[in-house]
Amino acid sequence: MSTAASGKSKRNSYEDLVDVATTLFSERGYAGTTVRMIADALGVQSGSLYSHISSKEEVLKRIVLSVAQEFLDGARAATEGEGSPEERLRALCRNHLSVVDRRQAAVTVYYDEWRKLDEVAVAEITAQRREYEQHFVGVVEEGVASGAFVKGADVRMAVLLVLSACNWTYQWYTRRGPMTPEEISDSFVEITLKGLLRR
Amino acid sequence: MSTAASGKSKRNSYEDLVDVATTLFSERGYAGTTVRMIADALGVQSGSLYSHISSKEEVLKRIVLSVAQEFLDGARAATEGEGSPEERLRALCRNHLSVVDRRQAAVTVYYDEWRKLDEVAVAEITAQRREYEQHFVGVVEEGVASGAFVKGADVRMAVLLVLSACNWTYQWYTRRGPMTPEEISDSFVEITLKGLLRR
DNA sequence: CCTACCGATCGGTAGG
DNA sequence: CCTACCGATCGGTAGG
Repeated sequence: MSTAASGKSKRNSYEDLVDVATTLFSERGYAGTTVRMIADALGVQSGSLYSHISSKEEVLKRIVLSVAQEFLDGARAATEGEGSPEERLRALCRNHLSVVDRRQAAVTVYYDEWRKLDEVAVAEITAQRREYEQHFVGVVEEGVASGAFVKGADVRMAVLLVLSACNWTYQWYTRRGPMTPEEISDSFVEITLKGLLRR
Repeated sequence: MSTAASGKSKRNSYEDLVDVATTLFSERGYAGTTVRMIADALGVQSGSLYSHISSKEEVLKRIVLSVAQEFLDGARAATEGEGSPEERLRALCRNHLSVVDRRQAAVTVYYDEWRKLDEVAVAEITAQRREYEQHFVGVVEEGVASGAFVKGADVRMAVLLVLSACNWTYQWYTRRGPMTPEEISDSFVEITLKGLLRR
């Protein structure tokens, strides 16, 4: 968003800096991106960045934590309302694809680089990922308990199947594709459920 | 495999070097691993590596191409025999999990770093990935054509679901887990098929 | 495989 | 935000 991603730009805010870093990190990796590349893309000298940031790693942390928070906030919203297990599972997957769609570059950085943060941040992200997965597990267990899903279904594996498909979308999803984020997530849920729904 | 991964070791072959680099690349990323780290792990000076290799990138290329080849060889073997579409799909997924199991660190390097190779290598890997996916698509299309799988099934999405789950396993699979590679892949196929099989 | 070293570049700082 | 620069480290080489 915001201003240019190459050549020179005018007003440079912290947000512009994070946007540019997000694009570069997603394309070249965190370790493969230098602070000079970020400065070049903003049209400033590399030393000038340090009036906005204290370190390169701080920028990575900001990107990763914001994505993790966005995934989690959406998952909480998807499961807190009423609705059948089937509807909630659909909402969870729709949220996931929505985040991937809206924040594609940041999501790539999140998946590829979160393990490279310091151990405090890694512990925080790990806890958030666990809660995120638990929203899926809870919904499927509910469906099994209510009798809507087949008894004896391997809940963990069913969740792993649909959640893996969601997690993997950042590798191939593009807005120029033939399907909308909703169509993709609904399709994943439908195929998974036809194996889980009692018949 | 081979010799030590830390401290000093004795005989150092090209294989040892690649093994050590594979472990380090998988843990710290390619750009985050220095040739001195590789040399330290082998117990030699960094300059000494260059009697075995011509560049750091050559080592990455070797790792990535060998994994891509192993995935593809297994997929060809899984689809060339007789067997129903269901059996072949199971064989494809079993092969995938088998490679992840046997070559875990190398597989991690493959997924995380293949895009960082030069464009010739990226083109080669892209073609191999396309063929790999086509083995899955072919098997599912066969199942739909023969009437074993539901008509009107979205073949692309069903393949994407099960293949994404396979692709994602490198992120969480460990030998210390409760399930074998066969159990995991069979479970993925079963859940996917119960949504595809005519009933 | 070692010693010794190279030019380039890294993230980051000082002082305007 | 710039100029000027820092110590450290990078991948790689020469010549044993």
